[in-house]
Amino acid sequence: MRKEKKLLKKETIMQAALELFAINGFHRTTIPDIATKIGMSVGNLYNYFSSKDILAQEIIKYTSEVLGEKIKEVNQLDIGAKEKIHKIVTIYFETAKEQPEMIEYFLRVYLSNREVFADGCEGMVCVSGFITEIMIFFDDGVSKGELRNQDFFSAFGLFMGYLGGMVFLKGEGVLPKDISEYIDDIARNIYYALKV
Amino acid sequence: MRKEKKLLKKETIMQAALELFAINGFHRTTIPDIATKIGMSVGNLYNYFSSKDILAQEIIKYTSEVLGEKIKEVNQLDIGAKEKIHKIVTIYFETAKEQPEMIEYFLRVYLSNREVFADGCEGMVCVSGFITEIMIFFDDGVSKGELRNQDFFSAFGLFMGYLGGMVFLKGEGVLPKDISEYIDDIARNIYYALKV
Amino acid sequence: MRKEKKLLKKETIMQAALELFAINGFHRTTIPDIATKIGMSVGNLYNYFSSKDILAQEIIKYTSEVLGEKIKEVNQLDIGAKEKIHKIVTIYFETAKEQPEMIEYFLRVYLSNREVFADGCEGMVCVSGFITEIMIFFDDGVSKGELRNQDFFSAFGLFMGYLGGMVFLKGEGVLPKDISEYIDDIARNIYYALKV
Amino acid sequence: MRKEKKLLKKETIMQAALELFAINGFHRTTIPDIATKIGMSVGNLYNYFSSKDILAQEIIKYTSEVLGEKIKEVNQLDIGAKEKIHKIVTIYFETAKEQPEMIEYFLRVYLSNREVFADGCEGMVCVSGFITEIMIFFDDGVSKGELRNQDFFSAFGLFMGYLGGMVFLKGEGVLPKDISEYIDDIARNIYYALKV
DNA sequence: GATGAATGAGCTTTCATTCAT
DNA sequence: AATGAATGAAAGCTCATTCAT
Repeated sequence: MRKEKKLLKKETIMQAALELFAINGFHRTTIPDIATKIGMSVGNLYNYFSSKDILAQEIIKYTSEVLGEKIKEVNQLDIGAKEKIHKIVTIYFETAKEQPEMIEYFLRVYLSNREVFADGCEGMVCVSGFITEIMIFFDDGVSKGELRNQDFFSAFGLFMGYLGGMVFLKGEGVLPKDISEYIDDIARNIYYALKV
Repeated sequence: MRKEKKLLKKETIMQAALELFAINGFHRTTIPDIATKIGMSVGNLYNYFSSKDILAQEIIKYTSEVLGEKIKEVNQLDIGAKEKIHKIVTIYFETAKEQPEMIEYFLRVYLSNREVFADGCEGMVCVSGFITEIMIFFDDGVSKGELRNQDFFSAFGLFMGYLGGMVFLKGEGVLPKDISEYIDDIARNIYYALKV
Repeated sequence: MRKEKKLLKKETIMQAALELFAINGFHRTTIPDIATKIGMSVGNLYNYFSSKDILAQEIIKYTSEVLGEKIKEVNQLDIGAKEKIHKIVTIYFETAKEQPEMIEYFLRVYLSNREVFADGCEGMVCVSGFITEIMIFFDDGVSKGELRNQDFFSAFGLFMGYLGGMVFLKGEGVLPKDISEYIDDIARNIYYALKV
Repeated sequence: MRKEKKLLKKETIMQAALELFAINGFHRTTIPDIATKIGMSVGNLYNYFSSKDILAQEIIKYTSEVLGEKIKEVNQLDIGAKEKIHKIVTIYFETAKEQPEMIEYFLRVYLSNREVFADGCEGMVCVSGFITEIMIFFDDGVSKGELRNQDFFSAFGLFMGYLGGMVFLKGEGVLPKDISEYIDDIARNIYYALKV
């Protein structure tokens, strides 16, 4: 009971911080900003997260798991690689539309402030939730003869970079069309890039 | 004469700032850090760049032009789209190896600190040097019937995101092989994604 | 019965606080630190001591009495001043060895944080347990014609300062020999300083 | 010229900090307190001392040298150990009267906040200016056959502890007479303690 | 052009104390 | 008696920028 309550509060804090970090950047967001947003005192926030860096790290883990969970559902479907790619792209862009903070957080905070993640998120342990599912998707496609067998990171970089890049362009306001209208093209491009 | 001297000094400052920003991040690099690195006084640095933000903006413009220049040379060659892609990927990764600050700057500074570039680099004007050349490459390929005709940003996001993503993975130290060994695979993937 | 239990708990708290204050200093020791050390809640601790300052004051009183008690035993012996001095010095250094927190507390907490003891320990009321016994020893020696008759504080400063100083030097790690090897010299010095 | 000015300012800061630390204690004195006292900005103070701890350390070095210098003059006189002791005690108490911060600083800051001096003042390097002169006085007296040959620290602890203890008692307001009236007694006591 | 001392708002973090449960 | 989440003032320190020289 107690534990649940504490966990709930941690999530409240993470959600608030996630949004502020995503919108204003990590360094421009202050702890008081976060505390104020959820009507909590600064001191109390430190009862839940021992530092700003730790907070950022726990957010990326959490976010990565949420995103991974969604992709997991796709992996479990009995459909071809082509359809899977389409679904993953759709999920990604839908998330970027409905919870833009989440995707923005990857770009603006995790990707950019490596010092913050240096101690505690070495390698890519804090985003393993997301990576693992992409890896499963890829290995699956390869073993079924649908995708060309190549170094995983060549494929992963394509996914992560391409989708991230599109969201970045959206954020910059340079995309002439709504991001959802790019889904078909992008899914197609990725499929053709990876298929045997 | 005077002007040239002034320009030279500006470049010295930009190069020093570029390296520091790329390695330590924008917010962790101080103006005194930059001044010290080149044996110049803080006050004098302000005679060349009126603010830290302006400095960051001029660097991205400069960098984007240097990179664009290199791609321009590829565009002027009389070779097919497939070869061009291979050359562009090679250029990108070579730059990432020889002048990693340059590529890192895109990822760690430009991509991440939008507030800094909000006033002065709206849209993507500060990276037009680079974008323009990618655009020329793409339009050329399309008009020659080598590349499929699609929204430019679908193609641009692929290029920029994919290559940027790979350099990021390199920076994280998770790539099992040297980045240059990925060139063939990646060039192939991009070509298959874009070709008709 | 109730009272005894309460007293016992107060002593537990005081002992824990004494050690922490002595080792880490008054300002570097937090109330949560003390509470944690004895598995008690912060709030409950305040049921026993109404403030951190009050706690520090009660500790010095307690410690002073324990030390005074030991000296009292010496005072009750039927031996000369010279022997008594030797015994007191021995007691002091033995305590410094076996319960270093106790002596350290005098030096690091009581002597140093006067603001803490300003309200409640004016003059030297909180250390009267110790002072009184030194005073008895001194008056006794004078009245028996063994010690020179001089202002008590000249003698007390010698005792307290000299012994405290030696423990400080021990704490600094600058003493070439074990502190117990200094007993003879120091007892001798004090005796010669005070005798008629 | 520049250097002199900078040195002068450093001394101004140290003097102000010395007084505040001595009166209010190290932890109760804030950097803004010090800055305000001399009409300087907080930020600028950090141009002279990189941290509060460093400031405290430089003060103790400085103070120790000033005090050592005074004792040096006594050491150079052609007088007996008895007179020298009297002069040293006099100097100490005069300093305690005219510049009480200086002596108080030893007691309240240096002696008490070991953490502050842990890195940079190991052993007693930061007070060597003072110790060295006491050592010279002692060795001199021994070699001239005036003082008993014993471990230096037995003698040094007597000096430092006794004098420090008296100043502490003065500070506590428990001394019935003015501190200067204790000089003869104390000098006598020390002499008898140390003589052959 | 060049210097670097000076400014001061702003940051992250700490901690004695309270109080609803 | 006991808990520990909550408070919020305050601390040490940083750094972009200015300006007298």
